[in-house]
Amino acid sequence: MKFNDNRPIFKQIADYILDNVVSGIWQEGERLISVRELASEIEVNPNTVARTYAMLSNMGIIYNQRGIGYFITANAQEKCLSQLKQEFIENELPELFRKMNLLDLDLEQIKKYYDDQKNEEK
Amino acid sequence: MKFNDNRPIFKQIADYILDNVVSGIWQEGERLISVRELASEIEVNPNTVARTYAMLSNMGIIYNQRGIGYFITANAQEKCLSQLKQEFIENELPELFRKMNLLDLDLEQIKKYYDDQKNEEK
Amino acid sequence: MKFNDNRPIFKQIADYILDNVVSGIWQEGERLISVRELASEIEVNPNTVARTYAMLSNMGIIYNQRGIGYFITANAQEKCLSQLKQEFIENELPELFRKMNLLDLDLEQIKKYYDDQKNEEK
Amino acid sequence: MKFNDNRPIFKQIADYILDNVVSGIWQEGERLISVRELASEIEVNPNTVARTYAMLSNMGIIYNQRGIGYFITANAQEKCLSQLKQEFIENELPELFRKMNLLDLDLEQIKKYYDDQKNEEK
DNA sequence: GTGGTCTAGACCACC
DNA sequence: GTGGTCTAGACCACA
Repeated sequence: MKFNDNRPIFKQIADYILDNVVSGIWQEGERLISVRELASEIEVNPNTVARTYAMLSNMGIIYNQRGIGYFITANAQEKCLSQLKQEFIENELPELFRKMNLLDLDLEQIKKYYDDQKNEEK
Repeated sequence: MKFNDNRPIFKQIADYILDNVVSGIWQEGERLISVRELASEIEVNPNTVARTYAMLSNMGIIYNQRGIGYFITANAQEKCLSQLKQEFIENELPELFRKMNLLDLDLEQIKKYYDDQKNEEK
Repeated sequence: MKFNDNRPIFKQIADYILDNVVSGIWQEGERLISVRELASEIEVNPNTVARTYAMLSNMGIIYNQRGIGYFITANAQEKCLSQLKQEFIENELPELFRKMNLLDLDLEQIKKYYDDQKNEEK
Repeated sequence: MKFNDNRPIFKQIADYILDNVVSGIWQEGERLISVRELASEIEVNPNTVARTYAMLSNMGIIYNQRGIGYFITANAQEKCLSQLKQEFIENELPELFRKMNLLDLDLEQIKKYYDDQKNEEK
């Protein structure tokens, strides 16, 4: 796991977890690896991981069983998806459209780039 | 001008200026209003405006004539446009597609939101 | 038995036992089921149950006969009741009143919620 | 400010702030003293205060103006009140009733204690 | 000056 | 073993 960009590490960790939940790789009821383990694995301070877990717990994506660890909540996938979707639509799309407008790009061109990328993936 | 979102204020000011340059509203050679004037107008710390001007100056969009003020450089519009476009395509589009994929959104849906927003603006 | 809330599990178990003692369901001299049995029954670590028993033992509510098991002490009911009552009046009531005051609630409203709950239980 | 009980310090600080907001002593728009100031005043690590502020910000009771400080949000009082009330009714009242039932106390007796306390305050 | 993030290391309650 | 809290001290971006 690399921390390239300038976003906070604890959020990047959260995104990694959310990705796995949304894509269904991690199922509800599964136990996350412990704070300390993950911390040493990705070479980060345990406090940072703890912060990530606390945040996700707050969001209702994971929950804590005392003395045992964190687990993925029931319906985490849907909760996650709808939450991220809403956030995407409210925050990122307007910015995207503003920029497209400014740069005189339209959806046709975007689509072209999109298809190009899809083909590359194949 | 409101500074609601969590982006740095100086960047929001820069975006406002860039918008005007890219869209051709402000032409090359035009003088920008002074740091202090703009600062008091939008109720912001002058340091913040100064930072914006410094950044744009660094980008080659505006230049400073000591004791007189800031002016829009020659070819500012094209410079600006090509710079922003390249950055947009290289950095933002891949991230956009990744997220669309994750959230199971396609361009049709994006287009719908786009049109909705356009209608709201009318 | 569910351990949803954030109170320590061993205290929740203790509450369950205290309830039975105070209400007279469990009489003095009766034997409690063994640590291991209870643990496997409520799906909890045996250490946790052991801790509960140790605490109750400390409180003088139950006592241990080595090799045989835990038993409810003589006068457990009264001891328990007076102890809990005193603690309740001294520690919890003032806090309750402070909070009612702050939240602008009076006993009438409390009573309403109380009755509502009673009805739900029926 | 004293930190008597065993609840986390950052929550006790939050309660202190919430009390002031709910009771209307602190009005919307008012600026909270800075993290560092409050920390040194109550002799606590700045991180702890920061955590409190972050939590309240998350709850929508206060908000942050970049580089300036934290301010009380509009409608903080109502938001606060309804939030605390709901929490009180859902979490604390059932526990209260359970205990009253167990200890064979009724609202009449509670009322007596309540009135006693009220008289003492006079 | 403001808050935000991160590290290192400690201590605690709980299971 | 688990996570939760706190301290001390550092560095950063921002106004």
